[in-house]
Amino acid sequence: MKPTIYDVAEAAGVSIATVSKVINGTGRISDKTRKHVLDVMEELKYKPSMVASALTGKSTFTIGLTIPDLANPFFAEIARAVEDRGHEYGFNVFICSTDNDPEKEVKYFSLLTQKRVDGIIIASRTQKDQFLKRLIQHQIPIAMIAREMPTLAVDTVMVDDFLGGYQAGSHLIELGHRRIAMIAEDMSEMSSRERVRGCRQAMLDAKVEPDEALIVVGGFAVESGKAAMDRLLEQDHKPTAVFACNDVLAIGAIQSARQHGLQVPKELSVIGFDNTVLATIVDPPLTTIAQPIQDIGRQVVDLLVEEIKGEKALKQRVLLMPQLVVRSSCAPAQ
Amino acid sequence: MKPTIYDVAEAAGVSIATVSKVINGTGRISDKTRKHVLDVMEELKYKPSMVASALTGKSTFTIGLTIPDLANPFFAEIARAVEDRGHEYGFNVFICSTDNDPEKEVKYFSLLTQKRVDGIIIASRTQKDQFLKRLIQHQIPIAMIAREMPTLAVDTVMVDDFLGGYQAGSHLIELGHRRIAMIAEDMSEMSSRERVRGCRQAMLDAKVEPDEALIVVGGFAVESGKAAMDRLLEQDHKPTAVFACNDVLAIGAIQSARQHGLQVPKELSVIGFDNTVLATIVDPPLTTIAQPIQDIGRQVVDLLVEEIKGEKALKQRVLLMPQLVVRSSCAPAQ
DNA sequence: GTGAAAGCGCTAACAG
DNA sequence: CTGTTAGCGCTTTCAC
Repeated sequence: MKPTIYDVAEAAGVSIATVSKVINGTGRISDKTRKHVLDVMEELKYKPSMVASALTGKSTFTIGLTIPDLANPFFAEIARAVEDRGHEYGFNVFICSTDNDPEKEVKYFSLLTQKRVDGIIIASRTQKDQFLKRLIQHQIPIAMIAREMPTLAVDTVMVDDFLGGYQAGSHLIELGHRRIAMIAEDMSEMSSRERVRGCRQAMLDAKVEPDEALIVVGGFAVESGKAAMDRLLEQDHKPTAVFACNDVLAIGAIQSARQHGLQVPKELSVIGFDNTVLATIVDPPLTTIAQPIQDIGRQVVDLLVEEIKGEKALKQRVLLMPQLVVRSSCAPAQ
Repeated sequence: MKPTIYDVAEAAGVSIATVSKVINGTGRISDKTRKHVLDVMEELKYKPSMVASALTGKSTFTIGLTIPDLANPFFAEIARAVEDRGHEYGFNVFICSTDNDPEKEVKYFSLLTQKRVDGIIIASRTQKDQFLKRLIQHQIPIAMIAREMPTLAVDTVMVDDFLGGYQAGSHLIELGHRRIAMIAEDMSEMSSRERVRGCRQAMLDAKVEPDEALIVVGGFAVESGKAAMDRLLEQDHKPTAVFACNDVLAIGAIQSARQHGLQVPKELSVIGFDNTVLATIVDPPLTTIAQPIQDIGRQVVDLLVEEIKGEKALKQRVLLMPQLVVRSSCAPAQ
């Protein structure tokens, strides 16, 4: 059987209260007893049970992270960042892939609260405000990695999508492009709309007129990005550059271009968004707008931990800046 | 405050024992009281605390998974598979990225045991037998996703690396290749050696003599795969095909070939190992030996759960078969 | 400085 | 069928 606090108390010839105090550094204990108790703990290889201490009202040092899909590199990288930062604070993280299925999401939330996690980071996309509201009423600390402004007071970290789009557009324009296509993810999503809006604004600011026919919706899969690019390339007046709202779509666009006999970047410049590993893997290496994944992870965890510790009165909204990463998928317009 | 079993008991006008029984479906309760209690639970939105019930000796329904790095697509996919299967059994999983750093590994193991996880799945690589032994003595159920036979009795799932290498070699030979290069990960690792040995055996069986000069060590990064291929391509008598021991190395090889002005697959066939997302992303799409990631995840979880439930007397070793996935990175030898 | 004792929320005999 | 009661391993007053 695993040794308990009683075992070390007995072996050390003190009371369990004393042992508890040396474990937690609370109360006043003489250096002598402290050292002795520590020695005994070591000897018995005693590790306090966190479930028992959690029951006594302390925290579980556990947080939940809900994401759409861990197998998606973007979220895997987010998860890794959250894990690392959490670990620095002594937290373990339960990762929950919801596939954006509301049912799974509810089930996971229910499990997480039953396990008395200290807080939850929400990076999945389904969360209807309605549902979030219930969680908040449940008093459980929450922080979000969001793509749109929640209509609720929740700690949130977001990336400036408009700026990202603007950076992408500017870059293409500086390279001399005028006919710039855009592949959005899903126009019903604010975040995607913002990226497109940013790119378009960059064009307007440079006095180049966006062509509505060059703005299409692509979704989230390589295949759909490819299909979207196919449509773009079958038009009469082809674009010389395309801004894809995520790296996966950008990869689809490159594949499509290649199939149409177009060289990237010589005949078609492609710029993506996210800067996942994939961007470094494709050929040509993808110029893209980087999301500061490490920072996103750090910041949400920081927000959540402050919330957990109750050190914070007000909710915060952190807006992070995206950044252009130039690789080889964009070239000057011919 | 969150409602407790006492609140439910009181509101329902029964004892906590009765409530506990309806929660767990134990004992004999009249349908009438059961329904009534259930209603009250619903009304109070009561969810039993798993930490309390864990303290009472039942399990925590939590398992740990140690991997080298969650940001590595192969392990992210493994983690997702484990998560899904675990969830089917009602388990949540703590994911621990160790970076193959023994210190981190020890720290994570210590945390996991303090949190009283019901079991641990080890897919990280550092675990010295010495260390594993201690865990086993700790009585905590363990299952491994291994690359080599552990010298201990542990539930393990492995993939037949030799067969995988053989399949890769055979495929290349069937395409008419004779000068086949190999990029190993690390010759000190059994698994890598086995893949190379398998490929070589395929050659021997086909009466083609392997050229030792064409077998190099590449590591795990795209860059190192590229460097390895560079070396191969600077030889006098160049290979017409290369078997890379993982997809990342294969991608490096493709990049190198391209830089040397060689067309893949026309002038150089490349075959990888793992079949991660990356294989579908590269250009050309990578022909590779697929590891049955879903199955690996399912099987380890199954082994671990049996172990946890104590339904199993003997440890098991499950050997899964790899499978050739043909895409476009290999062509007939010219 | 140190210890006795009362819980935390739940389960599991054991009575009735 | 239902309730009483004794813990699970730890934290936390409150005495001494």
